[in-house]
Amino acid sequence: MRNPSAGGTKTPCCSKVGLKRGPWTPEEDELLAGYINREGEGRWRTLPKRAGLLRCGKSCRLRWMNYLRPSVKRGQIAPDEEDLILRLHRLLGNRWSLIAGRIPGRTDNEIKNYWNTHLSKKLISQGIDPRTHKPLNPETQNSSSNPPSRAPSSKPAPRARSPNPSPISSGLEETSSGSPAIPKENDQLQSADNMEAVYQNGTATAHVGQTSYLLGLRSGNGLSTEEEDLNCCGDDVFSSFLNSLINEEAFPIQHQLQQQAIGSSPDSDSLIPMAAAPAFGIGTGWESAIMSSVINQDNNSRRLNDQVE
DNA sequence: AAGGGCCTCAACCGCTTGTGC
DNA sequence: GGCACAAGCGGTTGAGGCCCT
Repeated sequence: MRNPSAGGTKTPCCSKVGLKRGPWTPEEDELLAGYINREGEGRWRTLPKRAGLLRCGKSCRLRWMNYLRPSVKRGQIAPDEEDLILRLHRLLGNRWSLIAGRIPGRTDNEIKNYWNTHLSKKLISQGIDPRTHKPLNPETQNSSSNPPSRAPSSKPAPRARSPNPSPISSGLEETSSGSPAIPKENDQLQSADNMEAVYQNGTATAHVGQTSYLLGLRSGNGLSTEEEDLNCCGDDVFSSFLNSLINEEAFPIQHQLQQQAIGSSPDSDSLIPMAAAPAFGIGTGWESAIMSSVINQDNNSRRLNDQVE
């Protein structure tokens, strides 16, 4: 763990002197869990004092969220969870909290760690760039598939922070700052000759050839009412949409060859016809619209959850 | 057995976002 | 609109354990 004395030039998250840092003791865990079980989460800044802990609120929140919360699932990541992480990461990039939100019992920190220590290496060994999910080109593949013993593979290279520091996948339109392009009002996202997504009046519509698909996306400012939320972009619709995206046929990099070999057939349940999936060229502006949908849905769900609580 | 290198993951930091005044 | 505060997020660090020689 971090050395409590290793402050360097950085200022600690809580400037108060005398607060404990470093690993949590079982006694501290008990105090924190007991307090939250009695009083509930929230008001983290004042929680340590009320709970009798010599920790900063941030530290308490992190400990609860990542370790003590009853819903946190401990133990090995199952193969199906790993597969889901891979798919979601391809879709969302380093949006760890969004990814964690779709994997019950797993925390963003856990998924982030698992990605950095296991999955990124695994992809590299398979010749796939973990940042873009694209095949590594031969030159880099030679050097990356046998990464030097440690640092570059286990730890991502430091880089400047940006509001949306996602490495997002193959060919996704990015802003000049490196952020994925989130669709704006009246944006038209053209990804292939017969594919187009139009973002208008807070709603995204996909046109695949002659067919249109209402995606029910809404602008980042969200919804006026819960009803509107549920009607326009209900969880069922969203889940079905997201599931169709997570569906393996929508991932040409990992599955296109396989699909070409066995022949893909249209899937009427999917919002994206399977035959059209490769034409999407996942990683176009299309994916931005998808991501925007995921983010909005996540925010909306959280808001609804808050209201319920 | 000893020591060095590597790996894992809990915890921290700084920044962004949301909210209330 | 501007400010302050709280909460959330992603990147990074480093202690401790494991593995290899």
